[in-house]
Amino acid sequence: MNFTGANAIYQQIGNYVCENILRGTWAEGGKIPSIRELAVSIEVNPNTVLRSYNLLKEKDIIQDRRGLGYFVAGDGVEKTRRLLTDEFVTGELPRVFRTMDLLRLGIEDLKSHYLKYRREHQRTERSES
Amino acid sequence: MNFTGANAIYQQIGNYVCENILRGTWAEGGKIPSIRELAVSIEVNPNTVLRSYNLLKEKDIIQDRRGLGYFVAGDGVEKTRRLLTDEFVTGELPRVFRTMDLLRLGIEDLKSHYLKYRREHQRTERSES
DNA sequence: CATAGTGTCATAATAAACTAAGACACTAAG
DNA sequence: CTTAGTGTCTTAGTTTATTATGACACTATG
Repeated sequence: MNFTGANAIYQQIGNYVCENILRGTWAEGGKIPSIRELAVSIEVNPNTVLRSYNLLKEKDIIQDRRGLGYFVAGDGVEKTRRLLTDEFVTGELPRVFRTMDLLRLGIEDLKSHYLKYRREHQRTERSES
Repeated sequence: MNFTGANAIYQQIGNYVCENILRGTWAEGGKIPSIRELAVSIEVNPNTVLRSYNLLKEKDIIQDRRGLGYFVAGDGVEKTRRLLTDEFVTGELPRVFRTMDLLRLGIEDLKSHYLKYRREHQRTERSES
């Protein structure tokens, strides 16, 4: 985990979990790291991880079974994809376009930066297609 | 001012100032609202505005004249444009592209959302071209 | 010189995020 | 039953951003 300092840690942990679900690293219905386990591995207080997990539990992305741990929901991938896509399209993209407007950048600039990024980064594999 | 709660207020004030400079609302070399004045108008503590102004002063975007107030630097527009463009291209865009990757969105999706945004929003006028 | 408007600084108080430490209840496995 | 690994909760302390006040120095204006 690389914490940015820009956002709250519990939110960044939430993103970390969502990424692992979307990438298929953590399978649907499968167990995810326990609160204490994750807290130790990313050097953070268990209470902070608990807060992140609670957030995702409310959104039905993960479920808890007392005494056992947390598990990815059966439809966790779809739930996560829907949620993040919605946040991205209605929240982040408009802000990006607004900044582009302010800086006088057009779709061509955006595209060239994207292509440059594509050249320099491998697309991650997905467990199932 | 619409504060997001996501970022710190003093950063949002900084963005607000940069926007007014880039849009030409506040001319190069011209006076900008005094600390107390801006603090009252956006209902924020003067110390918070001071912090924002200090940040922009360090970046040579604005200058202070004791007893008179703050003024946009002579090359304020260029300085601001360079700074924000750099932050956008090296900081924000890579994060956006990474999220797109995660959500399996391509350049076509990006373009269509951009065009939709363009249809719904007027590009702001600039004082000088 | 007096005044009003400016930037600057110092101190204290508040709120939110995070940390620290420990206690309790639940579950599976020996 | 005992144990180890879980989630949950409480209380207290720390850090950072922000607010609240007030004071001081500077500048233009009358």
